[in-house]
Amino acid sequence: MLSYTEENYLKALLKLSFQNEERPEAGTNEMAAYLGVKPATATDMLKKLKEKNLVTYKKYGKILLTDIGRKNGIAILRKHRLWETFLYEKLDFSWDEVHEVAEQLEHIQSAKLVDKLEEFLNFPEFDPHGDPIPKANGDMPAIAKTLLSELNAGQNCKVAAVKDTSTLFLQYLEKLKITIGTRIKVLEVIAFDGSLNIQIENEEPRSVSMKFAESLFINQLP
Amino acid sequence: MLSYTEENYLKALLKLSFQNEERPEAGTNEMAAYLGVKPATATDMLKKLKEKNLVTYKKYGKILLTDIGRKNGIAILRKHRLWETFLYEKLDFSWDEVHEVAEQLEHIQSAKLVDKLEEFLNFPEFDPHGDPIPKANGDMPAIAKTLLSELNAGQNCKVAAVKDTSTLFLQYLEKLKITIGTRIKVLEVIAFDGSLNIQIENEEPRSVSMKFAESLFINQLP
DNA sequence: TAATAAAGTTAGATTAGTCTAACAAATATA
DNA sequence: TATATTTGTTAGACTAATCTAACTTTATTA
Ligand SMILES: [Mn+2]
Ligand SMILES: [Mn+2]
Ligand SMILES: [Mn+2]
Ligand SMILES: [Mn+2]
Repeated sequence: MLSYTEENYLKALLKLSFQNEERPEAGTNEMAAYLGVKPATATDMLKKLKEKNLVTYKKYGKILLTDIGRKNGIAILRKHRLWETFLYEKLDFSWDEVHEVAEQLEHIQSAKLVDKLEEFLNFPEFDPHGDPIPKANGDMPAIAKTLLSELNAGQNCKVAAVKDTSTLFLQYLEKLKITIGTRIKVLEVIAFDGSLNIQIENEEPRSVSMKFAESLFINQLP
Repeated sequence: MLSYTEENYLKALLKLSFQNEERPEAGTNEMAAYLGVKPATATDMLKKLKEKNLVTYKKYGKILLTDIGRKNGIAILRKHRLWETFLYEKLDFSWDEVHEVAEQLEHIQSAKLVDKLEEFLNFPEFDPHGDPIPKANGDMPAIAKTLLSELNAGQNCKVAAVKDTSTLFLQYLEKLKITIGTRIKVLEVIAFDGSLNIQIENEEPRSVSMKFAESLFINQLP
């Protein structure tokens, strides 16, 4: 049985491993920063996780999830994203409110609960932020990797997921009437500062910053 | 902010106070037994709860919730029973499975979540065991207090709530096709051992023990 | 009422998770 | 390569929640 805290460390390591998939290891400081604890604390926990065979790591070396560690991390992520979907779909939470509560709900221990919840939600593939929801067996749809900022003038796309999940960004998206699935056409790329002129669905054209365009994952349309 | 553990103590004290309403105080050992900890542990926690103005108590004296303590205890109980209802109504849990998971869910911190959940469930008055669900303001429907064992031959009633919520009893009730709201007619009271002959809805008459009859709260019918 | 039993408290220890401050190793840089 | 910087570890302390064992107070009963 894993503690609440151990679960958070495993999920953090998993998320960090997604951040650059070619080198899925993490460092102690990186991990500590991600979790909002001091490096000394992370080192201690690492020893415990290693003892339990959830990570491989040696002193001053990089941290890597074992298969068991990864499996557990994915289970937490699955719960997190299913709960976010529940809050969003069934309880009318907005997409900037779901994360905080799901951080708590993801630790509820009950295999039956997770699977029944998934069924109740009709086996959703993606959470409200467009992130893929792992299946009970650990399978997970591929993650969209193309950013809006990578498109050229004239190209069309659909919003796949948000890279930045901060409240500020999510609320800005709402204001712009952008949500997962929204169609966007790139009208012009401004070389000077990387900003874009875009058309959101059939709205009036408007300009967005490079920072904005680098925070949205999209799927290209023909 | 209350810790997970403090919340459990407050809910325990509240439940104990329901157990005899004329004298709503509890003792240290009673409380420890209820929570499955040692008396020494309960004493320590009591000091902390007193420090936080959640209980009144002095050394070797009885424990009583303050208004704040009571308010907090009721909030936990509200969450517990709403979650039980959710699990039962929406996720097809059986009534002997809901309690364990609700014990965890009741500690999720989010005012919005509780209220939205209540709305989603259509403002239920009672949980799957027939226990009243406190409203957001702390109001609570009256608790049924009459036991099946208090009826005489010829009287009719409806099952209001279960007094015993053990898996063994709940599963036995299922087998007998008894649930909250089921109509029962007392056909005969056996003076020898307090057992009853009863008719459940329109089923064949059958006999139940005194222990059984003392575990069901009912509302009398004319 | 005096002895016994029950109820409740205290002291001291343990475990999980965290911190600060000092130190050590690895990496980058001049 | 020598030094400086970054990264990571250790030692020692703290808090919350728990325990056991010994002790004290209150209640029961002979
Ligand atoms: Mn989230
Ligand atoms: Mn999400
Ligand atoms: Mn319950
Ligand atoms: Mn209940």
